[in-house]
Amino acid sequence: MLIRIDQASDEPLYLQIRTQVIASIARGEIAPGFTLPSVRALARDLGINLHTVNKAYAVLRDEGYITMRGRAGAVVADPAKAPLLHKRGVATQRMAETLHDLALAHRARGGSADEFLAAAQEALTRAFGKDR
Amino acid sequence: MLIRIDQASDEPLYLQIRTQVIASIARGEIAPGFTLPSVRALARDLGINLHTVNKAYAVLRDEGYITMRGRAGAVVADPAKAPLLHKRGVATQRMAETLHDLALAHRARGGSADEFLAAAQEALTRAFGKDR
DNA sequence: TTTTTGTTCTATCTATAATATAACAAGTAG
DNA sequence: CTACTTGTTATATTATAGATAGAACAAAAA
Repeated sequence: MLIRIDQASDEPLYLQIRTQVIASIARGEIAPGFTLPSVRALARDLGINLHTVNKAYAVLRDEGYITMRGRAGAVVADPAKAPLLHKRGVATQRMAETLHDLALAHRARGGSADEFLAAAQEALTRAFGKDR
Repeated sequence: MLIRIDQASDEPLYLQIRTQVIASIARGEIAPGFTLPSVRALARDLGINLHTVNKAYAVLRDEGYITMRGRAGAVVADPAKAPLLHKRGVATQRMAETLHDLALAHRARGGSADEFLAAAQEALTRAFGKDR
């Protein structure tokens, strides 16, 4: 699992880590049951503090993407075993809100509905691959 | 134009104002040429500081949603007259990135491509109305 | 037993957000 | 011209979030 952070970015480091871990799960680079690097190891590799990585892991845990197993470390969670948290959870609800805000902003810019749908489909293709 | 803010929200006040002004433009409640309330008047109505509203207006100006005309105040910009800023601008590019991140997170949660597309279409319908 | 794990605690520093007071140039209404 | 309102800028203060730092803990595994 490759994680790169940008110190100059205005996005907080722990959110950058969170986003990239989610992306790795989505792409299948790390499957359910896979053990993530320890907070200390990842912090050392990235050249940042232990607590910054720990915060990223805590957020991922609260959002249901990973589970903590003490000494065993952090492992990728199985979405099928936490359907309540994911299907009808806060994440799905926030996704709907974000999509709505994006559509409104696009329309305020003079954009059309078709353009927005095309942008969504392109993002979808990039995220899910050429298949479906 | 009705604007409501939530002091308890974790979202900054100036971003809440920004989002709601954009939403009002998108819904057609305020059309190009419409004069927004002055920063002092809106700050008084919302019970917040002058500078907080001023920051929201400055962001909206930088993003091309409104234009400043000195004494005349802040007026809603015409998207047709600033196509470079909107069509191929930073906003459109950030929208694509956000859509991509949303799609990746949805897939990491075990969601399907069809589900994401359906969510995007629902957000689109809510933003553009039953028409299109 | 020893080591490694996530977690918690306290502390410090920086940047952002919000407030407050004041002042400015510019345009407009009277 | 005069007086007022506009956005804008400057400075200052307070509060919160982000990041770092050092230390320590219980739990689990080698």
